[in-house]
Amino acid sequence: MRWSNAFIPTLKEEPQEAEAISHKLMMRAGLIRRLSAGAYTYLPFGYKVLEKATRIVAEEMNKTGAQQILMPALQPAELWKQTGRYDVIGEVMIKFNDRHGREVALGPTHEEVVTDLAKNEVRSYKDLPFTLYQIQTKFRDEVRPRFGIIRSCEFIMKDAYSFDVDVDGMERSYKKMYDAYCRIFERCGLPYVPVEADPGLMGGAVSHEFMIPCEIGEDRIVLCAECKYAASTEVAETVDTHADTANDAPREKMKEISTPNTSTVKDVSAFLGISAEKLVKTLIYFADGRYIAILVRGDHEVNEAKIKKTLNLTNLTMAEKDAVKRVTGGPLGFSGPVGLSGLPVYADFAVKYVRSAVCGSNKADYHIMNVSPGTDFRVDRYFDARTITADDKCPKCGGTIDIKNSIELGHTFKLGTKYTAALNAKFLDKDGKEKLMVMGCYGIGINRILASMVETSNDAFGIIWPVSLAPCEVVVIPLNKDDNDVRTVSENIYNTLAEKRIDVIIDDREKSPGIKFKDSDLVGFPFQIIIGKKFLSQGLVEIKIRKSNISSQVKIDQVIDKVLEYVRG
RNA sequence: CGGGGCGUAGCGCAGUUGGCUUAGCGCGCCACGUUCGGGACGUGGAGGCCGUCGGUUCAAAUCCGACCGCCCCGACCA
Repeated sequence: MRWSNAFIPTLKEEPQEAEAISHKLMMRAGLIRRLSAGAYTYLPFGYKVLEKATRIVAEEMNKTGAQQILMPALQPAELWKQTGRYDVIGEVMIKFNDRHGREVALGPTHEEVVTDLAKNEVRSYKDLPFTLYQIQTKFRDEVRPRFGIIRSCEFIMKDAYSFDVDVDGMERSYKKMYDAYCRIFERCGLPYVPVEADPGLMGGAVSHEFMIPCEIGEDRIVLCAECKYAASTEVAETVDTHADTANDAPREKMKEISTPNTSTVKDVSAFLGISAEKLVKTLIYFADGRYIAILVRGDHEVNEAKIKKTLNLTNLTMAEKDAVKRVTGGPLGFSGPVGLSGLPVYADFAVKYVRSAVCGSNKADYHIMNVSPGTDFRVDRYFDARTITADDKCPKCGGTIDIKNSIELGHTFKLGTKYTAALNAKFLDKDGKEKLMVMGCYGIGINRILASMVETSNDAFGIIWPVSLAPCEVVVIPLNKDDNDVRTVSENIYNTLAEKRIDVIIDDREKSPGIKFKDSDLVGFPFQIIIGKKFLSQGLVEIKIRKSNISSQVKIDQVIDKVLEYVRG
């Protein structure tokens, strides 16, 4: 590849539209351009990296025995109604009517379509197990597209689906995929962490997310330094610690106090001059058709995923302002458990141990002091209802934990029979009985592989690609094209490398050396070969490893071996 | 959808307070020449419906209104 004929629009300055490091660098290095919010064009080098990532993913999928297919992005909305996800997924799915008035959707994911396929084709246990995968553009009308291609409305996903005769088989298929995921991210050179996660609307009991810890990550994960426990904060359990706090402190009488215009924990604790953990906050939720109250300590965050799981709920949303007024008698922001009746009151474990706390009074501008659970208000059930914090201990070993932002690169789910039941996808088993196929599903956001790589592997000069993903493995930089020797040596090196199937680019542009150096560092080729008069007169060329930024001179006849050693070794 | 910021040449920005010019600067781009180991230099050029629409005014990039677009925080989310 010759730089002079290539379309690599690098930018000297940071684009105004980008904030995240990966977004800035991918723009500057000429990998992507924005069309509109959440929709990006992959320029030649962006696309090349995408292809390399895609190839790694496909190779590892094939190794597991999974077979590649391609399903339509265009799907009948009807299928989604059959599984009940039509309403759950809501606005995220792009829907419209075709010319015949039929309701169609652009696939945000493909469980419905693939299960429908399996249902139609699988008759016998002899047809099972199998795993299908595809690499395809998915469409999701995101509430807020963000950070360039980290969260875009259109993205390339590898999605795989396993079909087995029973749960044991599904576990085996799941394990194969899990291992393949580890190999994929290792080959990409990404610092990934598999964590236990919440399956969300995909369904199933257990899932694992493959995370890349980094500042801009939109998800939070818990890591235990001592026992290797790793989980999403969505699911990480908090331990029901026995009260080591002063629960025998002298109790004062419950009393109402005026707290004007203080509807948040922050306001109340500031106003009363007490810490947030001495507060109990009461949230009213609308849960599968009825209202419930959830209590957590003021310094804790409610974890809706856990509540849904524990109470076995499908829908859980915060109650509307009017509903809060109706249910508690007081305005939003002043709800409290004292005297609350007519709805179940659930509380997080930590609430059990608070004494002489402050809570809402169900009256505008008043709170109640010195309340304690059991004596001053009723709790129907205690369970783990909050999100873990850095102050918590590891739920497995009691060790110290760390909470990190992370990008979700992949997610594997044990779906079970959620979709096969909904679509009645059965097979005839050995024993002559009809049974539901047992599924797993496995996704990787391919473009997030690029974004995560750039986000975690860069320096002040630009991107640092690993050989496995680099847009070109080697760049040959002739510093002075008009010099005959420089030109000849450069062309020879370039041609030899190309013959040896090294992915090489020669920067044959009529540009000054400074520009060439800057561009090569910015785009991030792992290996640079610099040919200039200075060393050529001594029979030397310079090589530079981008990762370490270490340069050295080598004899011309050794440079090919050095490249092969680095790239292939 | 709530809060904040932004929109002037391909890119990055100034100018808007207080209505005054032919609308500026740097980079990039084109031509010629000199250069050639870390974003070179000289000379000469090209490039704008100041996001859109409407209003106020003798006069609007600048004031007023509406809308559109983008980014960030939040809500939400596989």
